[in-house]
This record gives sequence, C-alpha cells and structure tokens, in this order.
Amino acid sequence: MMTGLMADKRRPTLQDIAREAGVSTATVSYVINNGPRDVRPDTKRKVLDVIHRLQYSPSSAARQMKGLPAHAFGVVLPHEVESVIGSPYFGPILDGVLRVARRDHKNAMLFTGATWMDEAFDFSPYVDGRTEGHVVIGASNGLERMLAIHSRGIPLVLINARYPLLSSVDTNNEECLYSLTCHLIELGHKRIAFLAGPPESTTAQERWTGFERAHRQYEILIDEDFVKVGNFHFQTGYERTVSLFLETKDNPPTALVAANDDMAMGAWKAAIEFGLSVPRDLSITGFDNTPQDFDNYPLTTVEQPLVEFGIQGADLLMQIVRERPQQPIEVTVPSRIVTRNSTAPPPKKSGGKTSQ
Amino acid sequence: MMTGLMADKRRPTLQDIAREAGVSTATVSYVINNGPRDVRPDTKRKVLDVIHRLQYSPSSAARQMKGLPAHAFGVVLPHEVESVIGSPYFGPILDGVLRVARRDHKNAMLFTGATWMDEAFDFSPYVDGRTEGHVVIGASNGLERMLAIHSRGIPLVLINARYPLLSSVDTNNEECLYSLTCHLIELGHKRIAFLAGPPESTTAQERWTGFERAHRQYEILIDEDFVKVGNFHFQTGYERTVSLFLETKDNPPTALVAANDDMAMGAWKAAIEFGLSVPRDLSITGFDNTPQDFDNYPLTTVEQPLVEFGIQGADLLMQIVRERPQQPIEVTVPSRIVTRNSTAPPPKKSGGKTSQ
DNA sequence: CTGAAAGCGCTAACAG
DNA sequence: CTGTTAGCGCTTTCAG
Repeated sequence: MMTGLMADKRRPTLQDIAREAGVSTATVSYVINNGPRDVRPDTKRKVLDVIHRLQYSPSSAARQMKGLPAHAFGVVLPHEVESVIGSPYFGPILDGVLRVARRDHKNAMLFTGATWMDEAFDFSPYVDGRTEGHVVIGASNGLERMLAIHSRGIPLVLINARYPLLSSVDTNNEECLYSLTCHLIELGHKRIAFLAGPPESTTAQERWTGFERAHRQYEILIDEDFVKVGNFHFQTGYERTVSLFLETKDNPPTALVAANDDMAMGAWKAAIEFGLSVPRDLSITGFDNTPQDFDNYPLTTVEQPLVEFGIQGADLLMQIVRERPQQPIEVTVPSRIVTRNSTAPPPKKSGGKTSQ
Repeated sequence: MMTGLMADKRRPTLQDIAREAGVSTATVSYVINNGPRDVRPDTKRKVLDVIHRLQYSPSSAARQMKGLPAHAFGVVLPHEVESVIGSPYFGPILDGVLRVARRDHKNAMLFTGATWMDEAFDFSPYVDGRTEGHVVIGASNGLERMLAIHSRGIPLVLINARYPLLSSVDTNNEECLYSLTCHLIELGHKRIAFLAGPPESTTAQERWTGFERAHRQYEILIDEDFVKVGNFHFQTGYERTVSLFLETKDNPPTALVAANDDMAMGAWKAAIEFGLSVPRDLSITGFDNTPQDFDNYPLTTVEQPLVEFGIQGADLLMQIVRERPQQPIEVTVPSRIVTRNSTAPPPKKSGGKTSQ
C-alpha cells in the first residue's frame, strides 16, 4: 500500500538541499531567489535537481523572519451574519478583490467578524505579520477597531465606507441621492419623504446630505415629519412608512426616497396596504439595486459597481503597501442610476388616497 | 495633525517588552502563553502592562519557526472562472467552511485557481507552512496536483469530489441517480436517455453508475444511442439532446436523465424546439437544484447540502490535522431529491411527437 | 563565483 | 519563581 508516502518525514530545509548538493546554504538561497548574487550554471543545475528531487520549497515563516513581504493580505468581513459570502453584495466585491490578489500573486486571508463587536476583540490575527494589510468590506460600525490597527502601522483600506484618517473606496452616495431627489423634484414633487439609514453609518449620512442638498438647491423645505430613521432593513422600511402615512394623513408625501432598496421595498409594501399605487400615487426610489422582483416592483434605484469596489480597494491597498503615504487616500467610484417605473409626476389632487 | 501616528516605528518585539518590563524574554513568553511555567502575579501584571502600552503582539512567523501551528488553512477554488465567489455554488460551501474556521479560531486563506491547469503550477503557496492543510472545493480535474501536495504531508480534504488516496466529503451521487432512475422506471418508462458529465470527473462517473444500476435492477437494457456525453454546461446539454432526437426519430426516449441541472435545462430547450411538452411527452430530471426559473420549468432534481459540505469538509480537515490518520477518510453527506413536475408517466403512444 | 556565520523574534530547554 | 541561551530556516554580509 502506497498511502501516505513520506507523510511522516520532516519537510526538507534549505540546509538539507545544501548538504545534498554539496554546496553552502548561501548558494542554495541565491539559486532559489535568482540573486542577489550569481551562481555558476552547473552549480545552479545541481542545486535545482536536488530541490526537485526532495520536493523542497522554502518556509514562508523563515522568510518573513528576514523581513521579506508576506505576500498576503487580509479581507475583513465584519459581519456576524451566517451567510455572508453567498450574498449578492459580498460575492462580487470579493471577486474583485481576488482578481487583484491573483494578478499580484498575493494570497487573501479571510477574517470573519465573529468577535467584531465583542468586548474581547482580538487584534493579534490582524497584526501578527502574516498579512501586509487589509481591506475591510462594508463595515458600518466598530471601525475604531480598524483605526487602532491602522495606528499600529498596518495598511488598511475600507471598501464601501468612509472613516476619518482611513483610506477608503466608496461610491458618490451624496451625488446619487442628490440626482435622484432632483429627478423627483423636476417631476413636480414637493412633498418628499426620506427613509434614512442608521446615523452612525457614514454611508447613511452621505445619502441624507444628498437629499438635503437637492432640497436646498430648489429652495424646498423638508418637512420634519417626512423624515424617518431606519436601519437599512426591510422591516424598518415598512414600519417607518406605516407611521409616516398615519402621521401625515391630511397631507401625505407624494414621493419617498429610501436610503436603500430593502427599506424601499418595505415602504412599497406599506403603500400597497394603504391602497396607494406606485408610482401613480406615490413615487419611490431605493439604493443598491439588490436583486428584487423588479418585474412586479420596478424600483428606480442606484447600482453600485461592486466588482469595481473590490478591484479598486485591493489596488489601493497594494499602492499603500508600496508607497506608505502619510495621508489617507479616498477613492470614489461613481454609481449608476437605474431608472425603472417607480417614479412619476405627483397625482393632480395632492393628498387623498385613490383606490383602483 | 495626528495622522499615521507611529506608522513608521518598527513594531515592538518580545525583547522590547522584556527590557521595558525589566524581566527576561522567557518570562514574557510565559506570560503571553500562560505557561508552560507560572509567573508571579505582580510580574505578570507588570509585563501585561508593558504589552498593552506598547501594543505588542507576537510575530506569527517567529512562532511558526518554533513549530507551532499556523492557525490557518487553505481554501482552494480550482476554477478559472472570473465570478466564482458570488455563485450559488461556492458561496454556501464557503460559508460552511468559514463557520468552522470561526469556531476553531482559524483563518482561511483563499487560493484561486489562476494557474490551476498551467504547466507552471506553483506548489509553494500550498506547502510553505502558512497553512495547516487545505480544503479543495469542487475540483473536477487537475487533482493529481493535490495528490502531490498530499504526498508532501499536507493534510487535504476534497469537497464535492472523490479521488484515490485523498480524503473527501461528497454526496451519495450514485444513490441519488439510482433513485431518480427507479422513479422514472416505476412511472412506466423503459426508454430513458442519459446526458453524462465528463468521464474524468468522478462525480460524473458515480451518477452514471447509479443510472446503470437502476436499469440492471429492473433488467432493462440501456440503449447505446440514448447515452450522450456532455461537459455539465447548458450548451452541451442542448446540443447532445438535439443529436439524440435526430438520431432516434423512429423510437425516441420517453424520459431523459441529465447528470446536472444545466444540461437538463439545455435538454428542455431542445425538447421545446422539437415540439415536445415536458413532462407529457418527455420526462426530464437534473442534479444540483441550482437556481432556475422553476416556475416555468419545474425540474425534478437533487439538492446538495452545500453548507453542510463546507462544514463537514472543514471539520474533517481539522480532524486530519489533529490525528494524522494513515488512511484517507471518505465522508458521505446525503442529498435530497426535490420533486417538481418534470416527470410523469410516458405517453400512451410510445414515440411520435405531439403538438398542442 | 562560493563558504562561514550573524541574526530575524520567538519558545523551551537548561541552569540557577 | 526567574534568567540565560540554543536554535527553528532562512537571507545576506563579510571573508575568501
């Protein structure tokens, strides 16, 4: 039986090669690395033969001890969610990141956010030298942890988020929401509700700012009652919209801008329950272009270039590892507005439900 | 400006801690590792203080040099496909793998198959000691590379594949195809076509064996003309089925078993083009339960427990790392047959197309 | 062109 | 309980 083969034999070291080939360890090293010194061709040949025969390959740990690069970077997925990878959000970003990894012959080390928000968050895996830096995907809280890691001199890039002092790749949230809102205003809407994301999220903040700017630009006041704060999830979108309708019975909004798709769909559900037809009675917009039943719910929204996020993020990290800039670098990758049929001019009779 | 902070200061070493705390390096080591020797509480305290103050954390490379475990394993995705992660296949498996990684406080290092089938395949990343072993996800060719890695003493687990001498986690392919085929036979089918996968794939082989066994069991001969070999992709499913129909005009099959969903859907398309109604004129089965338009194409198929594959695969790897068994271990995770409406009894008049 | 040897940061003997 | 020290496998300087 030829199972296991030399499974128990200790793996050969550079010394073994040197001894076997009858040369010094230095020579073997020069052969392996093609430098920094030259080696006579026949010596080289001899060494390479032994290397192949003994199936030698150098220990990465020993190399790192000499200060050589780890040829790996971390991919931090700071989410407790079970099914994070299969999601239509992380998947494409990770794909982009891995494309760069492949291009640069780096390995990607995955860090899942088991203890992300725990008291006992363990920094060591992030700073123990196995990685040259990290990209952090879609973090919306706990970023002070990453700042701490950054302050230990570890290169870091945030993808789809912003944070003071940290480099990042994100989209033009503010701009997109500004455009979306202007679009509604130009259709004739003056009473536009807003479903905001959690205030601690910079993304949520930027989207709100875009909404606000459009109103300022057109000199339309934002009715306080029209602004509701959710947490990016369907359920809060639904609930806040129900409250909204109840509280503004006599003078309801004619359009609703949600800070993301899930909340927009929640709002849509609420609209249906209140007998409102979208877009005839209520225009709705979202953000993310996450897969939905767009046939039945043709939501106008914003599509983020997720794969591009991954590529640019990993690319930026590589640049930072190389150049060690003193100041953080912020890259903006513009998104694309996807127009479907959830927006229309406001109903002629402002207010009042219409059935049928 | 407080950017960068100590970004340029070299990271502290255990020696730094020892010096600063006025103790020996050994003592610091014992504090860090809670052993193997005890340290007087106040000394310990003092050391821990310095560690915190200097934000020390040990170098993983130096530790590995001492033969300590790497606390990481590789996840090999041997596919050249661009968008591999976002797929409904890899995503769930990876999720399962990561769940185990989290549980055991291991890091997962991703290896994408850039050079998987190249002449110049580079073994070093797989054997350089940064990982304690690898899980290989869904490889159907080039597995001799993995065997070579295994023979260097690196623990390895194949997920959703089998290969001689290698440990693996896979489903009961043979059994599932046997059941599916029996189901058709019991419905009254005697003329059943088979769309096989590539012969080098063990998965494809097992599925064929199940098909065969059902026929032997019921003493039905398999018509050679009814067996076509594809490559698991839609296109070959379509093309082989077109050939099949053309070649068996006078005595066509009443059912078709495809080795996977994509080919099954290709076959369905061909059936439609030939004016056949599924399942009235032709019953079809698939394998994988990959997301399709099941509303319009209610394919009876087999759902593999993908997340479970990941969990069991990573689990098995951990076990192998621990126990170093001499013999490979093969784990089977059973799949579930998903019955929809693509199968029915054969048409009364065997043969002949029916329109309308 | 090649060899000898120092030393990277750590752990765990060995010696108090 | 603590300190001193060898050595893990490699790269690279210093000597030939």
